[in-house]
Amino acid sequence: MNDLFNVDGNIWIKKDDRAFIGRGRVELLQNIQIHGSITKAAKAMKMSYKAAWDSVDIMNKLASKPLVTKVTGGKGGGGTVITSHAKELIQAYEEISILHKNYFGTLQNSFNEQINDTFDSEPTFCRLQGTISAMKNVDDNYEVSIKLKNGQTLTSIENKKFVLERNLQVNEEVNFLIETNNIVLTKKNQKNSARNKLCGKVISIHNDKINANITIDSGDDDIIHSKITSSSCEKLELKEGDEIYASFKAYNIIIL
Amino acid sequence: MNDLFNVDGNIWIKKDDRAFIGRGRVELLQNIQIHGSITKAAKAMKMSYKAAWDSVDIMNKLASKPLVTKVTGGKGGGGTVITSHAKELIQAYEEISILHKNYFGTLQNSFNEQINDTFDSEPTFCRLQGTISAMKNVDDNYEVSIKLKNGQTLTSIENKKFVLERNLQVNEEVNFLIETNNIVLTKKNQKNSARNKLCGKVISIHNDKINANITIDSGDDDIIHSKITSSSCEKLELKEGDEIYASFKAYNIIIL
DNA sequence: AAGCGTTATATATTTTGATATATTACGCTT
DNA sequence: AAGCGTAATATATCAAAATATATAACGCTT
Repeated sequence: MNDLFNVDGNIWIKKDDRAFIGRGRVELLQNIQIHGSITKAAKAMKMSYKAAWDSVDIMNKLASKPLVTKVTGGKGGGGTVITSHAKELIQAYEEISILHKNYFGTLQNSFNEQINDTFDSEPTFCRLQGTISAMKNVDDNYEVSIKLKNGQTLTSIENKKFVLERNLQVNEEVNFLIETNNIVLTKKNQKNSARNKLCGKVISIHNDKINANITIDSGDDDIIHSKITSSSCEKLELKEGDEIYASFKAYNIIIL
Repeated sequence: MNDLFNVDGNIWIKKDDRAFIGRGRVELLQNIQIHGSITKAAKAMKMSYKAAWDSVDIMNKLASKPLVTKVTGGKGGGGTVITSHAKELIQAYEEISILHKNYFGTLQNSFNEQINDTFDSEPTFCRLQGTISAMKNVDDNYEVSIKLKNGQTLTSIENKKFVLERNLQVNEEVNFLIETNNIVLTKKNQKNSARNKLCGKVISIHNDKINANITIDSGDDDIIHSKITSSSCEKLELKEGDEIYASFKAYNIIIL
């Protein structure tokens, strides 16, 4: 029996380590844009005037460029208008908000797969293990070499901050993930810009008429999964037993 | 002048549309595992006993398998032990939590790039525009064809739920994103499992000794960026003006 | 000069959430 | 049978957050 879990979450932007904008404040700014005043915006979203005023005040004090221009008194008693900078912030927030929500699908699949081993979807991530054989610091990045049991070595580019916080060390055994839809397959050993290429044998093909999940054995229990479209599967004329090359970028290795 | 914004966020798991586990409850379960009782776990994390008991009660009532086994009275007055199912849930939560946090880096770069056009990093996403030329529903997915201004057509696999909520329509103009590190480059038109392949000319190479950002013009203002390692850049012997093929999977197109 | 709808600010009240306190039940130990 | 530390439950208290209320200042309109 399968439990279905859903992933939900929030996202917000900080500046100088303090909360700057989140969903609520973006909505407030949007309402100010529509209604032309803090009072009306607060009413429209059933927020108290004080809360709205305080929010605007915090944002304005935190931002290096003003987000609103306020007029007290005058025609109609005054009003508040958001600046073009505020519009840019709203747009950027909305975009990362979509990306964030979109990513929940990936996380949700991964979670459900782990809890229900009978879950009927194909794996979202390849789960691999290896030993760090070298680490080279260049500016803000580390080039980390990971040696698999099967002898092949992979390269991952990691953020310096992550390497230090995680305290990665040479000879450490690490678990890492690669998203199955970041793995590109080729039948021949072709030159491409992906930093890593593993050679293996196709051991299973699950083709459901639109997506195909290819499972590859690259030796010593190092199993690679790749999610490709059915049309790509046919284009490559993949068959079980085929020799295959799995390419993926150094940026797509996620060390746990 | 550059403002530096940070992205922060939360994530939690829902079941039957109700909050099931989040960071706090995971920590509570971990403390119960360590200390052997709700009382001690609550004290250890400075939580009131009632709050801890209520949390455990909610989780247990929501889960289909018990998360804890509780003993009242007996040796030492009883105690509480977490089940193996709870341990699985904790592990799965920790993993998606790492993935989630990891993704913030991408979102943060994208946000900062958009707000500060003088931001010194290379683009995280390619921003493209096209017109939906066809949509084909297969089971839970839609195969969406997007025609670019330059005449080339791309294919995106989208979730059915997304297509309906977003109300995507044929002939609609859409903006979409592709992560620059999901774009693989080849010098020749080689067969691979990536559903999409755009042909273009290399118009710039920014190589900073570990990462290289390749900008490609595929015609009519359709600009593609690809982030590759410097070593891959050298392996491919890329030069400005080269004809180049940019491959990416149908799963890596994010429609806004 | 009076009226208006707004920003701006302070204070009072309400609501909410969390914590603290108290009590009972439990079953083993001594 | 008394003692123990726990779970289980209810009630009381406290703290924080949000809202409501009140008041002044502002500058245009009439």
